[in-house]
Amino acid sequence: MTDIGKKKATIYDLSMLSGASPSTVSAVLNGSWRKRRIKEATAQLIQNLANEHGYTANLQARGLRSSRSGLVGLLLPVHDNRYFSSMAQSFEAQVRSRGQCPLVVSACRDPEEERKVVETLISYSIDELFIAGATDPDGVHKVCEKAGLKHVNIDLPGTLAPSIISDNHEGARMLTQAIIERAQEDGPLSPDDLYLFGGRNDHASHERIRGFRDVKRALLGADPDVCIQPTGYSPAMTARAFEAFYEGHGKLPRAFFVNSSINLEGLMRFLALHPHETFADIIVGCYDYDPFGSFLPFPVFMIRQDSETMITKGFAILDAGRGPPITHLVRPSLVPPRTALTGPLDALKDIE
Amino acid sequence: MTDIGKKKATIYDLSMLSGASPSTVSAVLNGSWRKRRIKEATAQLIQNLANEHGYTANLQARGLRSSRSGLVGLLLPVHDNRYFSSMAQSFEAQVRSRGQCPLVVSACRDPEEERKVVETLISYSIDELFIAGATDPDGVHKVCEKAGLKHVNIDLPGTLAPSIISDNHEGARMLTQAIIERAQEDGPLSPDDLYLFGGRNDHASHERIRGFRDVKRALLGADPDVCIQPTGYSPAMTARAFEAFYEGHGKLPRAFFVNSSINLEGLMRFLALHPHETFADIIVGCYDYDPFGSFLPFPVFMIRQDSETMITKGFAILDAGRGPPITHLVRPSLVPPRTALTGPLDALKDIE
DNA sequence: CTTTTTTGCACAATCGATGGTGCAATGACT
DNA sequence: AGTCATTGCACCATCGATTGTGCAAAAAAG
Repeated sequence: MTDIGKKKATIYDLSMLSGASPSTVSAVLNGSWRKRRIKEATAQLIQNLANEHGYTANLQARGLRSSRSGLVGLLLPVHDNRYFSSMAQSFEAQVRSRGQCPLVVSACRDPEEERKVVETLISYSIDELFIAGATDPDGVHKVCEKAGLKHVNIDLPGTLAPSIISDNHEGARMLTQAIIERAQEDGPLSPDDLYLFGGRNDHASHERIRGFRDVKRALLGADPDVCIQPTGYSPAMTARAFEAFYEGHGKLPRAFFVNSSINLEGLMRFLALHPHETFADIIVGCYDYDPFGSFLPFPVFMIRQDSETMITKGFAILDAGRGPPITHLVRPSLVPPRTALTGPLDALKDIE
Repeated sequence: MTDIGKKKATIYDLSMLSGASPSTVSAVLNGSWRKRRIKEATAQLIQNLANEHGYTANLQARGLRSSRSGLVGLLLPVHDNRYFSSMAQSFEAQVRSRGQCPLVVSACRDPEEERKVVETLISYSIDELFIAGATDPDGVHKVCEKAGLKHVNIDLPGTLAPSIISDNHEGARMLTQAIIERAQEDGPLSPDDLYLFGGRNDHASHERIRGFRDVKRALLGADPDVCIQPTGYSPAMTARAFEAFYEGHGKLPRAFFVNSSINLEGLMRFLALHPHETFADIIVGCYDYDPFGSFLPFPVFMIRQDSETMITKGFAILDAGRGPPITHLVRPSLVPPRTALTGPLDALKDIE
């Protein structure tokens, strides 16, 4: 704190001040001084000087030299969504607790952007990368491979690297069963009373649709193709699909499965344009949990994906070294309507 | 793409391959080659080689040498919240469009963590820092100052650096007025029918409380102190405040102002434990917008803070160089109940 | 055919930290 | 006292890029 406003102190400055050589200073400050047989007194002296001058290592220089940066990346499709933002929150916490620095970036579900972003991260010599919800995991894999960067896929699997994903099939089954049972409380449900909206041509959507159809056939005896509306992941497209249905039928389906909370935003857009009565008695299942979504004025069953466990497993796999490109499933949980779960926010201290 | 699996190509590799010197290669690849009077043909040759070998600059080395890293940081309290995650989303987009690399980190509203995180960012030689919702902006300022790092405060103001914040007073006035008017539709409203929950001892909370009280006094004639319940920012504490009120009164206030969407989560926790009837006719104002929160089964007026504009202004201030520590206000907007706004997600291309 | 100017590039120092190697001083031991 | 092991540290090359400087060769001027 002595030299306010000056540039940051370096090991060379401390070397001058202490009379020791730069390498000695370096060793003291990075903890390797015992191995290097530095006298305890020397180490003390240097450490005191370092504190006094507020020394902090230049991590770019360290990274350049040691080709390890201490950075761990998380590539997200988007931030602006409870599932991914809570994943980011858990990720940060875990990375920090390992003494590394988290780096969260989004790539907007654009395969090219995904590759570009990863190239950039690689240029900063990040040590490890979590690829979450990538549109093209294998494309990203190749980029990582070339640079020798350890990585895992989260949420959407690739074929070339280990993946940790939600058990989408099982989750979809639970969710479908829950909404069917609930809808049946209001009277018998016919197959075309139950729709699925959202998702597109990715693994998660396929599995969810498969789970949905399995359960629907088992419980309702059939699943006409028209009941599956994979509208992609945009709220706008999803809203349009609801609108189209409404135009055709004068109401929404009695019950439906929404592929993600982003798609559920599409439902909000639809609702904004229509009076209460239009949806007074719908039953909704949403594959994703959102604390406010759970309290909408109709029953919303949700699936909470366990991103915390996915991150934990991801680290386990990375730590274990280059494993086979196996896909690990993490079981999600069914959240009944009107449920407020605790989340990463609760770990915060809130003084006062 | 020729050398798969090898280490990354460097300017030295390309120097060998092209027969030019490393400095020439460097100049060509960083665009300064015209200034350095490199022949067009040489430049072409080197650029072709670079493409062929998938060269990308080692940004740590570049950063070390030039002491500029191309990194721009955003320090958030938390990710897991629509306001901050959408801020992160806008931030990323703007940073990218300026050819820099966004770096979003959260510090959990912990002053010490805030400083530590910023120290780390500084060690990576980030070029600029946006400090959003910091508990101790001036503490962070000092750390930045010492390192000569350009920075602005967003959302919560400091006294030492330029700040860009929501016009909390005005926002709170709009919101308070809206809920009062709406509540009065159901019959006359007495001062102790209107409460405020959430927030703590920070600038934003003060301003919001001030705005609330101003309007409340003007329209209802009084504002008993008991109607202000600054419960901090945790959902759990907020839930407890609702619970306490409920125990005392057997109902919730007819109308209330909730300080943030995080506090609104506290309301959800309360609701989860009580039957529908308990809140059949409440009117809520929430200082923050959440698309699902807007469709809860009672009227929720919300304030949407314009984080996009805040970021834009932040860059303008940083670009203008070291300005005075002025606080700039950005006007938020009132969002009526049952409104689904578009957001950064809509900028995504959704193929199909 | 000189002299001057311009063109095109190579050289080398530098950013801050790391880690292998070598060497003097000290202590232990015969 | 002489040999050997140990201690404690300095020296120096290195990571990959940037940049000021210098100097040939080519072109222009005289």
